[in-house]
Amino acid sequence: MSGLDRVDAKIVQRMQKDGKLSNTKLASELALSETACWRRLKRLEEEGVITDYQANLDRRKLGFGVMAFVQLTCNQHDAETTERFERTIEQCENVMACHNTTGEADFLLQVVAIDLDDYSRFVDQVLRKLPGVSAISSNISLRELKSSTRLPV
Amino acid sequence: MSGLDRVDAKIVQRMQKDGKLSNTKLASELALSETACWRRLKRLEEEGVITDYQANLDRRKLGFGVMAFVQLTCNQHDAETTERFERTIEQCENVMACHNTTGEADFLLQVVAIDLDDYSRFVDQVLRKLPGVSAISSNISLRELKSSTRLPV
DNA sequence: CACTCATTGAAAGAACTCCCTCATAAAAAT
DNA sequence: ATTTTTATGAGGGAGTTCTTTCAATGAGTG
Repeated sequence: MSGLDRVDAKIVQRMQKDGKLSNTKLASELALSETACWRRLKRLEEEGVITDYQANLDRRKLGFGVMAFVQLTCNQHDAETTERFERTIEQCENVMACHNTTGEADFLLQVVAIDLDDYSRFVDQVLRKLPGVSAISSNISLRELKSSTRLPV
Repeated sequence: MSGLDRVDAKIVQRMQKDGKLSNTKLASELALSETACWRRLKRLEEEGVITDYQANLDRRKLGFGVMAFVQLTCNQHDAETTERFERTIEQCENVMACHNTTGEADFLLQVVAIDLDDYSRFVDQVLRKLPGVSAISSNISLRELKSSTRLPV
């Protein structure tokens, strides 16, 4: 960990678990003075170690019954095609994440949809129309054994 | 969306973007009274629509240079093997997410590691030793085109 | 030792937030 | 139309939090 000591690690660890934790409580948990804790926290935010705070939502309670991982293979790799591809992905709200990966396929997308109909429509109308895509392979999540966005600090 | 009106949607949308937003500010942004806003927020939390709050961290700044998606195929599906499998996954901090999926493989894991050495060690010492695993296919992220944990409310 | 540099701790006022109470208004139901 | 239910607004007190200032401690260096 680049330049982070034990105390910093505990701070980010703690804030990852409870983003609403006040500096006051955080300080007392770490047996640190309010001031020292506050400055560390601010530094971690300024340095970008802590990027932001967010509320986590229950996707099912919001009506997103489907979560899928899609592997895309491309056959065109020129600049323009790539750029159009990336722009579409960026704008598409259903796409939560998109990674350029090693392996058979070129991209792996994490996608949410209301239901299978909605998902199917998304694949047909968005993914199949993406420029340069030659293969699409869907892996729909049947069950989330584990799902967190917390790094093992 | 099950029982959420337009205002609720805006609340979760807003809190997803900024988990530290105070009720006071949220209310004034939505042109709502503090009281009404507060009660809605509490309700959303109680109903579990908002599950929790967290600080998001920059994985690279914490030294996690590798993020990979691993597909596992299993050949044993009896209760005991499954349970041991799930327990291991649950405890393993490197594994950020694990989904039982449709498609060729049975599981898709999202894994972080310090570097490729660390990742390789993880695959050999943890994944290969998992009970009933017959195939492992790694897809390492070369680039994150998009990475969010925000639902398109 | 004297010096710097970095980090910490205590204190305190201003600012802000939470959360409750009471009253009002709109909507739904009987 | 009357009652019941549900959501809203205004106000305000109690409590908490932020953020600054000033002093102290300790580590490392010449």
